[in-house]
Amino acid sequence: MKTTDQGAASQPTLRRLPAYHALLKGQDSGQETVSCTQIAAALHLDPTQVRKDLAATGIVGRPRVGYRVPQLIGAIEGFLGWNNATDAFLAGAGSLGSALLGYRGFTEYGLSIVAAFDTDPAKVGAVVHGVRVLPLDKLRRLAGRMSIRIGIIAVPAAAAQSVADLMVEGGIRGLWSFAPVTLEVPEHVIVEEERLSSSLAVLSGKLRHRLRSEAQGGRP
Amino acid sequence: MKTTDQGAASQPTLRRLPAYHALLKGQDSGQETVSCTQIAAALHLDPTQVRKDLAATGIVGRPRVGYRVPQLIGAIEGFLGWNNATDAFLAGAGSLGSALLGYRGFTEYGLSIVAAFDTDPAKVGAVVHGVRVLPLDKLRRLAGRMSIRIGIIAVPAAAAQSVADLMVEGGIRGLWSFAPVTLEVPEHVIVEEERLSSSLAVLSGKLRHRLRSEAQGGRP
DNA sequence: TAGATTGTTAATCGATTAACAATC
DNA sequence: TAGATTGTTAATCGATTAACAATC
Repeated sequence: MKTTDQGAASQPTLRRLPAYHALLKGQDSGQETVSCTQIAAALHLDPTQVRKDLAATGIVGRPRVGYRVPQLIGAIEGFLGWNNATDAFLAGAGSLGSALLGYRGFTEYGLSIVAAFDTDPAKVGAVVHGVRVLPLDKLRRLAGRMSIRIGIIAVPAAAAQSVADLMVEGGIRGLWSFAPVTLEVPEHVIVEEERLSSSLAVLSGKLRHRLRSEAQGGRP
Repeated sequence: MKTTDQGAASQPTLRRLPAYHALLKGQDSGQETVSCTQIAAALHLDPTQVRKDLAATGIVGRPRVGYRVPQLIGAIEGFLGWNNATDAFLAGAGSLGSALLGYRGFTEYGLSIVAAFDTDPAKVGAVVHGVRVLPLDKLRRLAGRMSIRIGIIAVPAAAAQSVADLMVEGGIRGLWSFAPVTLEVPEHVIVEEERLSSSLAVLSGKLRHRLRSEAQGGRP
């Protein structure tokens, strides 16, 4: 079978594709074509790596010319599923949850948060950035009825596992968690953990190492 | 030289250390010691990998027993620099910036946001979660005067590069950016980009692959 | 045509995982 | 002692990078 294999792109590739997309959308310099060399230079990457990543989307370029920009944007969006929105539920309408609701960019990434949930009676009933906040105990049934596939967890660490359970029971298959805990889910559910402390550890770890070696006056 | 090499831990190791820390802090089950096998099981990792990660912090365990929990927590905190707080500036007091200011957890990670900056006159002067919002044009001089090392960027994509420039001019050496753009900085500055679209791409990419292969009734 | 660029195969690199001796 | 666990060296795996023929 020789159809475009929408198979499994590696995780690093999936992480880089949005960066290519943002670059191409960002620079409306009227340029009609773009080469891997150009993309690589702008993003500080290896040209061969860019070429392989783009190949994963199924796009075909032309030697000597490169890729047609609009076609490339379309290929990335198609591959990532950003052209038809997926409905998602959000649990937790605190400051982080509200920030996520306020982030207009998600629709651009094919994600549409259609409802938010919270246990706090003071929050339930409110409309945050156009999305209604419902009581958490409605989540399970509503998810099932609306065939929701993606759930976003923005509740405190202590509540995260029970919220994840509710989502799984409601038939949700992908969890995007901002709570700093490791969630236990059945095998058929996919979890992506956004651990801010990890990013911070990378930054401060690198920074310390850098400052330390500078203090020693060398590049050991 | 045989002192504990606080050298360079790999990026994957730096990312996992906070997860170990959260696990150990979370389960005050009164357990005095813990083994790599236990940690690995709780976090779905390989025991050998955990052992190597922990070794990077300089801690020494005891065969047959494991590691003493309080000592291990201390070793991770020491290695990550979480025991003495680093002051940081935040640029952008919008919904995301406010959410970051509201996140009490940062102090636990050795990060103290001491001031926020914004261009919006309606925001300047306000106090958000105990932190004062100052005009952006004060950032550069204040950063220099206060010897700030870490800057957090939570402004719209279009403003991110110029904010990064200001921070670098003020002597900031590490940037933690939530803006979906690739920042250009001098070689001596370290950047950690938090790209939500990348995490979402990983989640939806895996989910699509999973649902697709289920639909075909197999595990191809 | 000459030369830049794609597509692809091979080599390298680094992280993960396996194997095993040392130790309590 | 027996056996679980650490610490470390070796093997494997996957991603990155290099090399190069094909092509416009």
